[in-house]
Amino acid sequence: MRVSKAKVAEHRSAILQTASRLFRERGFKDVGVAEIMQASGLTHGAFYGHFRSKAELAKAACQDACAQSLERWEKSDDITAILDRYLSPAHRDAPARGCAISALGAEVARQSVELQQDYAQGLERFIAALEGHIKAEDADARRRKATTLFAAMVGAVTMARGVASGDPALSDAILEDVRQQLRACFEV
Amino acid sequence: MRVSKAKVAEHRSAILQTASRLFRERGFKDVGVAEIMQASGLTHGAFYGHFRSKAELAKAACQDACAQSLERWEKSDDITAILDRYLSPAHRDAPARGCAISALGAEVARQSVELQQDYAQGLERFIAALEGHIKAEDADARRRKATTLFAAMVGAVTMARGVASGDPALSDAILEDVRQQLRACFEV
DNA sequence: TGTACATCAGTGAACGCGCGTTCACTGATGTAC
DNA sequence: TGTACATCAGTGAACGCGCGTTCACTGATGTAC
Repeated sequence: MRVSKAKVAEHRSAILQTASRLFRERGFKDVGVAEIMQASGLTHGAFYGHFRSKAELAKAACQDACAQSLERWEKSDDITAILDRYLSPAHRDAPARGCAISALGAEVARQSVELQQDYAQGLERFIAALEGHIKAEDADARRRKATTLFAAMVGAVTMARGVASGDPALSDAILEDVRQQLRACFEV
Repeated sequence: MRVSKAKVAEHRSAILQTASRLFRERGFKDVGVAEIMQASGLTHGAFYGHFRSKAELAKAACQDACAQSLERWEKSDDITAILDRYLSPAHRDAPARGCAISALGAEVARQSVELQQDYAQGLERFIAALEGHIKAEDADARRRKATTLFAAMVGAVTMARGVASGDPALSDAILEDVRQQLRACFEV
């Protein structure tokens, strides 16, 4: 049955947020349209009233996930806090609410060019956010340091998640080692 | 029809190598049993004569992929060469023959504990291989540096692959920035 | 403000398709004599 | 060394299942009078 315009907007937003969460948690391929709709409190037939295809939702959800994880970075003016939070067991264990770059990384490479462009824009903003906190001579050096810092953070979380169930001690050690080393290397 | 024992071993090896290649290229979920068998020159019904399930193949292929990418590292005694090769556009564009850690990273987190344990073992050997090349005071510091170095390499390749089609210039810049910075940071 | 009706968001069954897995069958291999 | 037959790797059709997507239908919303 028809619902009010306010409800329609609410529903679209619910689908987007559910997708943004589930895709980060389990990847695009592992989460179906039916599951997203059920978790959003709707039947799966209603999906195509909001999005043209699952691929279009993936693109929108990727943007949303990037924006959401960026928000906390851009609000914080303490790079040490960012680093500690990013390289924490809590972040490792909660990809659904965590950084979109590390959660979606590998799978994005096999998605549409349009989605990759959104992902690239998000990535640039993450690096830019770090750049602001880095004290270095010229702009090139700042950029290089920020990119490397972020690469190490993304790599560490990816690896820590990959071995979280198989070798929890190694998983913790990776996060802690990289956290300490990055603090030392980048004097933050 | 029945085939010779030599052929059976050949077939099993072909399936394993094909899977090791395809899984790194497109992930576990995106590659089907039928496709692997066809690429191995067999019909898909024969698969279950060699492996009990797709999950068992995934585990074996993960081991194989780790071993294969490790081989080149352990042979090389020049860490600069390892770094340059890892952070090259060629490695980014050929995940099928590249490092298993970065290629399978995100998806491994959702696989069986057994597979994660194999992955963790591979990961340890990658870090150990780097450790040998790092000059530092105590063993803890060497370990910390090696882990961080590898995390940055894995993160850089993951991000570079994620934006390869969406923003090729950014993709190249990530690899080059991280390559230069790691050389500087870790004095290699 | 109240009524009559066109609009359209949501429902739920159905579609074709590809997946992992199973199985009756085939025929070359390898063994027993 | 040669023959007869049991073994078993590979074939290809079939299984149930879940996927993304479509669609006829329902009934509340929002509009025209």
